[in-house]
Amino acid sequence: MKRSYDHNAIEEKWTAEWEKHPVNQNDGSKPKYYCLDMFPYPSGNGLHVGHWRGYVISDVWSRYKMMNGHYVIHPMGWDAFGLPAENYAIKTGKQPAESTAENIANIKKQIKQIAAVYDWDMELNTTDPGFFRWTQWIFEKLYEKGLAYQKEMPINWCPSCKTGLANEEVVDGKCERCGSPVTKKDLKQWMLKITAYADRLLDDLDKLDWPEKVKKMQTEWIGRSYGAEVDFPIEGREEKITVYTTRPDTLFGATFMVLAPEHALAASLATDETRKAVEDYIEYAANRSNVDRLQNKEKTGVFTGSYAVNPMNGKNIPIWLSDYVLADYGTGAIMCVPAHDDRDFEFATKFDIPVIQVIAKDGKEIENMTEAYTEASGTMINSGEWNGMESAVLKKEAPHIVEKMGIGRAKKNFKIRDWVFSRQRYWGEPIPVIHCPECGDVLVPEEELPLTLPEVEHYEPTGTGESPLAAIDSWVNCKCPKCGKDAKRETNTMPQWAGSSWYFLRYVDVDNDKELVSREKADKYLPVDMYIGGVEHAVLHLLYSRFWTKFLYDIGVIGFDEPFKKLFNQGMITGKNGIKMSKSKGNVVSPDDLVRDYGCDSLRLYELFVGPPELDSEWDDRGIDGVYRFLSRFWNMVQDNKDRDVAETPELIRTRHQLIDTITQRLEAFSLNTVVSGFMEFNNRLSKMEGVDRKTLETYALLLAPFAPHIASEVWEELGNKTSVFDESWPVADKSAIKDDTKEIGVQINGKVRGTVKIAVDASKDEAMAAAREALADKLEGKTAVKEIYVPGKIINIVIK
RNA sequence: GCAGGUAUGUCGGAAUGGCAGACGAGGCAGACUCAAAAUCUGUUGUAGGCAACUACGUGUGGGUUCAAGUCCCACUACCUGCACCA
Repeated sequence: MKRSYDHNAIEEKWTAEWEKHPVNQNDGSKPKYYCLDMFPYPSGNGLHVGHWRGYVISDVWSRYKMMNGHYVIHPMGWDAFGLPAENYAIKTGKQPAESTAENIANIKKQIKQIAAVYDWDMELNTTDPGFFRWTQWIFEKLYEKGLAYQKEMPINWCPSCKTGLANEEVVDGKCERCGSPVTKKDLKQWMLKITAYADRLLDDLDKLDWPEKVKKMQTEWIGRSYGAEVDFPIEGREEKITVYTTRPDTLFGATFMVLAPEHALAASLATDETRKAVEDYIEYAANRSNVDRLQNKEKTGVFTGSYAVNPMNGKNIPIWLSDYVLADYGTGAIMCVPAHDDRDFEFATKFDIPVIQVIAKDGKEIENMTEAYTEASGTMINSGEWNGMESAVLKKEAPHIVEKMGIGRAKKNFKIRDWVFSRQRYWGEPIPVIHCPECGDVLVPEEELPLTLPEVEHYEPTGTGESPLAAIDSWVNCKCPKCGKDAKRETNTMPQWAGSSWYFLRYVDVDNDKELVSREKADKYLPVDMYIGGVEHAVLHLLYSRFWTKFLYDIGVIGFDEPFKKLFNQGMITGKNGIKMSKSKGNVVSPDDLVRDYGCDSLRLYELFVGPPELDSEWDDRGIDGVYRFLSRFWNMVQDNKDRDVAETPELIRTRHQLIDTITQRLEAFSLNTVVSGFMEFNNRLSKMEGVDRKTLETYALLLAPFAPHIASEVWEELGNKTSVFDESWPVADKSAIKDDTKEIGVQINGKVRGTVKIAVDASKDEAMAAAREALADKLEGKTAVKEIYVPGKIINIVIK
């Protein structure tokens, strides 16, 4: 009996079936494959079609791995702490715990529409005390190892979010979340010593199968450089000023020195004549905003009135202050070589400071220098005993030379700073520390974890730099676990990145109340083989997770030190003209109506068909008609052939193996958009044939299963199979059966196609040329061929004069 | 400024150096229908021609090659990231 394609009925049927009999079972014998999505934060806005894309990609890949004999770990959870969740609660006038739970329920319902093979027994939620107990535990371990510490310092402060931010959360001087200009605020902060892992975080990138773009971004963020620290005596004083330089080869060219206005010695270097100007400048710099500093790079500065001594040649050089020198990089002071550094050159020109060239350019000294010569190539000049050396060689040796001379030492520096880890907000993991007037900082005893948030009426941010928790006396006041005397709790909470820095470890042992993950399960099921998500986490989440994974490896919790072997960044789905989908732009496309009207299978296919998965794609609703029509035609083809018992022909066998080969190759190459067009192509080809045999239809259904699981399952069943498609193995193409016997190939004259011939693919050159000459007889009339090229199965080219 | 990415019909996009535009959307024409929708068939890069056909055509300008969207050199535009890190 023929049936028409009723996507709703089919999808309801299989949803119920999979609810009862999940297809992804761990029978203990199969090798594991861990395919992970970046877990969402449960926003109140729900999912749009852009969110679907990554989940569809990871599900296709998971199902493909299942059919290749793997037990696939494919979990889903909720990153529910943090600013967005709290802001949403404030906006709707609810408790964060309440609104978060509602949002999770809502998003879970929407995610289920995707029909991905998530293992819901592994579901986790970062705000669940059973989960964040271990987030707090990791913090305590970090503290015990000296990797969590407190520091009073000016930190990045978002006046709109009313909280401190990590460096990674500041983009162009603005808050990564809300876009407000970030200011500085002096606060005592918890810091995590990510800098202690800088070398490993950088070096281990080589081990990872990640997009080069992301590796590069992390490399630049960590920003390692090699150079030297050199000590410059101060004329007439005991102290020395240490500078960091990557170009110690240019030491003889240092004609002045610049200190950051925040440098400890800055004010004290002023003389009576310069004191007023120096103090004014220090104040000016302190009040200058980040944004202004980033946008307006015109050099400003003031001469302190003091001089340093260049330790190489004993010459006095003036000491200046300028905010182009950063206080928290290197030593906060630099030696300036205007001849060989653009910024120093600009400064020297503006303030009329001498320029001494120490590297010959093209073998000579430049007359009337108009820009710095920044290459480390050329012979040293004006450099005393270093004259005649090659600067490239000297650049490497100079750190050791200054070390021997006792005026400096080799030094490596990083751009990455320690991670500002406290937030002055309510909705986060409380930092499990108690401040005791007697004992100092004491960790909340491990057996008392989790330390949960108090239930409160008001949790809005205070804006004063104090967490709202500070106002809750009943929570703040406690007894010191060490001495039992009155003490106070730490009131800052952890940033939203805390839970996501390790959640992927927890999925495989989600109910463990003894350990964050058992070592046995970690060894068996971790790490993540494939991680799929947006590129927006290139330095934030992905750097923090690598840091925590390395730490947990170091303390023996897990046996690997990189969390994600392979990373795939899917492109963003945008609205018309590449505009990001957002509620305020009014261009959000919800999947709900599309699922109802076209079905889950159609939407899944269209998410892939819309463009190459790694590139951004503009959403166009009309396109989904195309994939729906395709599925209907496939369905009809099955209906037309299923009861006919069509015999296999050589052509059908060949087509079937070509189909397997095409789909598998494109899938392996992650070219998912062309997988879908491949299915369409073969559907068109098969429908033009006299009939399609059962084996070919079955093969088609198996190949389609990871992409459109419902219709594939239904067809598989209709063809008389009792098993699940996902218990079948992925078809293997017989390469020898793929080849066509004859093929139509193009015939060119002088590289331009002038006709075609149909010849055997293994035809000899003579046969091929004979056929070509015959086909193009009229055009070759009276011409002499000077060269004949024949590439079997591809092309014939006849070159004539 | 530095680094990376992208550029192909009306649109989304295909093309291991080998017939550019697969596949789809949209358009046009036709079939079915009282009619419309749906469906099916044909057609659809540009210019010229009744036609067979011819010329041109993958951001721009050069080059390598029998043959270039693809390789090399030099540019342009847009996007992303970083940006006074000494």
